[in-house]
Amino acid sequence: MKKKALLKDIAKKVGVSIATVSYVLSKGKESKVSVEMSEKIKKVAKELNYQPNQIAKSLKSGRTFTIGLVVADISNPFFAHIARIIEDEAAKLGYTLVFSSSDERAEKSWGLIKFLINRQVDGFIIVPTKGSEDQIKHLKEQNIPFVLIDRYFQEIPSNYVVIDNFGAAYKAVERLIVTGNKKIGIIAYGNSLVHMKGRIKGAMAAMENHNLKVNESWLKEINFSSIGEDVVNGINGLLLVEEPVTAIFFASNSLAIHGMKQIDKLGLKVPNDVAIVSFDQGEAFDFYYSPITYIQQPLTELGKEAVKILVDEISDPEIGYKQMSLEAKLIVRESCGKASLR
Amino acid sequence: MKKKALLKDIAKKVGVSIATVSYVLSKGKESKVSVEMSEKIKKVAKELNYQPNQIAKSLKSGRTFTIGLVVADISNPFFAHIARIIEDEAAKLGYTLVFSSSDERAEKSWGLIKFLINRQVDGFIIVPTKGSEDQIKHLKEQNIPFVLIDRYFQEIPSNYVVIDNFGAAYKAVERLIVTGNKKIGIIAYGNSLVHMKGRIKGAMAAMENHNLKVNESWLKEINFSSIGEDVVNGINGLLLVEEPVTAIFFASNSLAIHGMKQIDKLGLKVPNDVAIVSFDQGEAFDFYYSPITYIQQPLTELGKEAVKILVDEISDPEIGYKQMSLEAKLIVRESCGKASLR
DNA sequence: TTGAAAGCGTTACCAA
DNA sequence: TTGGTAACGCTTTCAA
Repeated sequence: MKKKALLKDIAKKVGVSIATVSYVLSKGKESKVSVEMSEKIKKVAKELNYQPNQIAKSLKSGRTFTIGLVVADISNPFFAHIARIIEDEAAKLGYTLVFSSSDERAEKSWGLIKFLINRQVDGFIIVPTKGSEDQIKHLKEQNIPFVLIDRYFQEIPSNYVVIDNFGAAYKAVERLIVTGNKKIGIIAYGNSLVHMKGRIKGAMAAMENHNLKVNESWLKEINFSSIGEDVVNGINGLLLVEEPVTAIFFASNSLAIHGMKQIDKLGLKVPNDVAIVSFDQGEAFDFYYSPITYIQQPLTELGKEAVKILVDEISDPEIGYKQMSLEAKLIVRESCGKASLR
Repeated sequence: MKKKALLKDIAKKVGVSIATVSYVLSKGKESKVSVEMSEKIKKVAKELNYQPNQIAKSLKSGRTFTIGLVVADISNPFFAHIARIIEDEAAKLGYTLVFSSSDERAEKSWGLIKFLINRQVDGFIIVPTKGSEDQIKHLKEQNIPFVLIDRYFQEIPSNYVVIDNFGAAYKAVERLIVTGNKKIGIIAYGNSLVHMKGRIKGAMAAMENHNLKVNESWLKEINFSSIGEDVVNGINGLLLVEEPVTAIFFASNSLAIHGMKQIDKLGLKVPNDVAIVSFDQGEAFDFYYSPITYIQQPLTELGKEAVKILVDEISDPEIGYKQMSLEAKLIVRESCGKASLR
């Protein structure tokens, strides 16, 4: 095994001091080292296949060029997609990503964040879970740069990049109304996070503004940890009752997937028995016999902006918070039924 | 902003040396520091919210407790799923994951690996791309522990965890034969990686052993970078010809997704016009009007074993290579047609 | 039982 | 233009 080459080794071989080698290799043209010396050093560095030890650099500089990414679950296509965009964007700026999945659990998220702080990440991009307010406050107190994505806490000023969930849900449900539905169920996660609240409020606002009855029992709130059961019960509660709904708005991809399976199981047909609109993309949406109408989030923009804001703050801690709310698009397909012209 | 607490700060506050504090905090019970002293130090450490600087520890110890994960594309559900399993497993053992996507490009993979080596990762878990043999050899020369997953290089002894691709593909195609298909097309990536070769060979072996004609032109090799076009052409070349095939074996999830879209576009029906079997799971497979029969890879086992082998080698560099080939399961559903009893 | 000091691989200040 | 050396925060050997 060839031992790893150090500055010391190069210095010895060339016959100069470590400092000189460091100058040449880290400053490039800027250094005041003579050209011949520079060339010689670079040549030897290449010969020995010198690779600087980033850990040592980091200890010295206090910067690791590492970003901690905390998402709910990297295996969820929505987050995997975002992760990929963030990865590419971060790489362009010389940053590496360390990632972890919080499973929407505050304790787990807290453990991960502490862990990554010890690892001296330069900043975080976080999909905050319910109940993680203290963690976010802690980051602020410690002056560790971070950007929240997908959700944020209204009462905690911070950087964030989210989408206009209210507006998107409004559009989605309005579509269901235009196609003639008067009784519309909502299946959403039952947590108190703004993004979900926004979607629920947007959906309800659409109904109210179109003078539809808003029945409390048509809102089914699902627990992330028991999604399977809960959605089945929710769907049954909406469709297998005295006065069933004629359409359902799913507030997320995974909710829709579970919901569609149950609708299939009940032998109901989309969109005639029940119309559907969902949030987020999904491979399955394209292949469903009645392609699903959905809200398409601008993930690329979201990821890019998040990285940009984070890196800007890392470079200039005094820069001040930035908030962005991006518009989402409604992709209309068959599952919501046809608009009736009356 | 509270400044970060260091060992020095604790030492000063308690009135002892840095060394003593280090003993107490890192050795726990093992240290020979008196109980009262220990208590006092721990108390102050908590007060000051001391968090050890892992970078400094790493520089000293030469270990970062970080694993570099290089996959083809983290946004691909197959890899995202594996990443999640590896993340959990690594976390249990105290390791963090740094990940990057190679896009199946050797140059990119090389850049990532060098980058991560500089970052002093303790080891790698890699999905090697075509043409990355030199990179793997380099890791061996540098004695950097690594485990290849999904694929490996036959001519380079190393750790790896893969599945029995030959056997899995054999089973898959045999199924198509049992359901009465005599002309079977193969859509696979056209690279020289063992996993793809294994799948193609397995598929062909099944045909040969059942005395079916194996037509060269029924094997369509797809370029990863032009998958969209290539699959369309491939499907057309199999189905819109003089003597069309009656069934298609897709060697990966993404190939199947593209293929299904084209089959739909041609107005053909699965499984009557064309039967389908694919590799890998996919949400879309469940929702296709004719649920797709597929090969289910044991991802959990694969991820867990990979981490285990890697961490074992990190702990004991002399341990020797380990190779694992796991069995995959064929999940039979409608897309392959019904077995005809003749 | 406690502490001084060397050292991990770099960088950068200050001198030469 | 070049080099000695302190410093980054921690661990660990050796001595007290």
